[in-house]
Amino acid sequence: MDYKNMFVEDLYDLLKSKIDKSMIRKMIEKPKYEEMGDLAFPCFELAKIYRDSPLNIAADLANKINTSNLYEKIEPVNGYVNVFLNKKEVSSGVVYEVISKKEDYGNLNIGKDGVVTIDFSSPNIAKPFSMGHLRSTVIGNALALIYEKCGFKPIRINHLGDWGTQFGKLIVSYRMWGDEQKVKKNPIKELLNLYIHFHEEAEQNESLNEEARQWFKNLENGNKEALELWKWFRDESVKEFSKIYELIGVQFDSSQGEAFYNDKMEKVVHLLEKKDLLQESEGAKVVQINNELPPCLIKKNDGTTLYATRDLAAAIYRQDTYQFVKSLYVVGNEQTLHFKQLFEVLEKMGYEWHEGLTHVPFGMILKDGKKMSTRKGKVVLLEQVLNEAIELATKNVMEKNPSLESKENVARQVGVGAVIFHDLKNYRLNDIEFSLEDMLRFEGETGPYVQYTHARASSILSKGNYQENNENINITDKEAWTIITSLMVFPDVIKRAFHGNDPSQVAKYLLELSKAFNKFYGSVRILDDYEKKQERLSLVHSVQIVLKEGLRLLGIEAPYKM
RNA sequence: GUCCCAGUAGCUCAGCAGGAUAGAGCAACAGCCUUCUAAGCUGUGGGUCGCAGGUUCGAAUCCUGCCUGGGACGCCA
Repeated sequence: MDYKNMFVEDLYDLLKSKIDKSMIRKMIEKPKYEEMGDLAFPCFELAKIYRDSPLNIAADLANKINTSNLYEKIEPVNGYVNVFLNKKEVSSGVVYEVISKKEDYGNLNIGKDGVVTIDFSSPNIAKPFSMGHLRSTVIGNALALIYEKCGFKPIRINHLGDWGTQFGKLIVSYRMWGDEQKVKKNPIKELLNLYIHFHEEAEQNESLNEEARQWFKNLENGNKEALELWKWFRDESVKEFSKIYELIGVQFDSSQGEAFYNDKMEKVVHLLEKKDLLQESEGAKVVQINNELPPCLIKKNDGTTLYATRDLAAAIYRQDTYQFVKSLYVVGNEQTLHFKQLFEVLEKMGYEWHEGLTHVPFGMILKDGKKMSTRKGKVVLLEQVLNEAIELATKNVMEKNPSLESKENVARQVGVGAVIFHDLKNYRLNDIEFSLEDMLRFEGETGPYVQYTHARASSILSKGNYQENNENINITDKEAWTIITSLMVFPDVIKRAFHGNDPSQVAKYLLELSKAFNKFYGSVRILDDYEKKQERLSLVHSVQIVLKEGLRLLGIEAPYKM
C-alpha cells in the first residue's frame, strides 16, 4: 500500500493543469518533527505559478482535499500542507502486508532477473586478510543480497590477487631467505615476513627489484620452479581465507583469480591491435584514452602484462560467460583512476555493455591517520579482530544469559555481527580510523543492539503465545506509530540502498526501527492487557520479520535468544 | 604541480535531487530492573555546520575561491 501515492493523486487532482505527478511526488517530504504529521507538501514553488502567497495556497489545498478515511487531519502550516494519516487504517494495512509477505516484504522487481556480477573481497595471495579486505567483502556481500532482493541474479566473484609482480618478489625472497618448514607451519605469517623482508632489502639493493621482475617473467613463461612455488603459496593462502569466509558467512560463485586469465590475455592484446588502439610508448604498449585521462598500460617494456590487461580479459570473459546487465567492482577508492581507464578502453573497443560497469569505491581504513601498508608490515589482521570480538561476545553471554543453550554459536553471531555492522553503518566512501574499541562496542548504534532488539521481539512472541493473525488490527499506542511509519518505508530504504550501492542505508534504517521498538517496549507492557495482546504481538511480529530480513541483507545473523 | 574524496557537538557519524526549531550514538552527569531479556529505557549539559563570497523567498545541502586532512597521478595491484 503506497500511502504517499494517494496523497500525490489527491494533490494532482487539484493542481493538474500546472504540475505533473512525478514532480509532486518529488516535492512531498517527511516533516521534520512528528507532531507536524506524516507527509508534507511545500507550496513555495507554487507561489510563482499561482501568483499567490504559499500560505494561501497551502490553506486552499488543505481545505479542498477530502478527509477520506485515509487522512486523520490535514492542516496548513507555514506554507506546507501537513497530512496526518489515519492511524488505524495505516497500521492495520502495514502490519497486514508485512505479516502476509514475511521475508518477501520489501522485495522489488527492478532487476527483472538480469545478471549482475559482483567482484568483491579479492584478497591478495600470500598476504594476510586485512581489515581493508573486510570492507570490500562485507560491502560486496551486502550488495549481492540487496541486488537479489531487487530482482537481480547476483554472481559473486572473488577475483583473487594471485598473479603479478609481487610473486616475483616473493619467489626471490623465498629463494634467498625462505625456510620450507617455517612456511609450512605458519604460511601466511611467514610469507608476509618474506614479503616485508624483501622490501627492506630492496631499499638498499635496487637490483632485487630487477630480479623480482625477472622471476615474474619466468612465472609467466611457465618456468617449473616458479610455478611450483606459486601454486604452493596460492593453496596455502586459499585455505587460510576459507576459514575466514566460513566464519563470517560469505560464499562465492567463482573464485577464479587473476591467474585464470593468463591464457585469455593474448587474445585481448590482439583485439586491441586489430582495432588499432594499441600504441608503443617508451617501450611499453598503451591505449591512449583522451586528454583528461592518462593512457592505460597494457604491456610493460619487458613484454609482461599488467593488471589492466587482466581486468580487460576478465570483463570480456564475464560478459561472455554470464551476459551480465550490470557488473560491479567493489574495490578501494584509490583505484578509481584504474577503473575509469578500464571502462574507457572497453568503450573504445566497441562493447555496448560497458554501460553496465560500475566501480563501487570505498574509503580506506587508516591507522594514525595514514594508509596501512602491507610492505612495511603495518596491517591489522582481520582474524585477530574477529577472534577478539567473539571472545568479548562470549564473555557477555556468560554474564547476561548464562543459561542460554548454544552459547558458542550465539557469541560467534554477535561478535561477527558487531564487526560487520560497524563497517557497514557508515557511508562507504568515508575513511575509517581503525579503532578496536569502537569495533568491539556492543551498546548504542551497533549490530548487537539490533540483534538484541530482534531477540527481545522473538522472546516476547514466544512468551505471549502469539497466534499469527493479521485481521482487524487496531493499534492505538502512541509509541507504536513511529514503528508503523518505519515499517512502511522499508521498501523505499531497499530502493535507496540499491540506487546508491549503499548498504549503510539499510544499517541506519535498522537502528531507527530498533530504537522505535525499544521505546515502545519500554513504555508499553505488551503482554499485560489481554484485550490488546494479540494485536500488539502482531506489531512485534512485524518488527521481528523486518529486523531479521534487514540484518540478513547486511550479511548478519539474527539470533532468537542472546 | 594536476585530478578525486572529505571537513557538522569533546569523539564517531547522520542529515546534503535546497525547505519548518541542525539530529543520533559514545563519553560525562542524574534516574529506571520483586513485573515481557538493563546488550535496554528516560532526562540534563554540549553547535561560528572549515573560512569567504555567490545563486535563491529560503543554503549544512547548489556554484566559485581559499584553508586543512587524505588519496591517485605508465611499466605495483
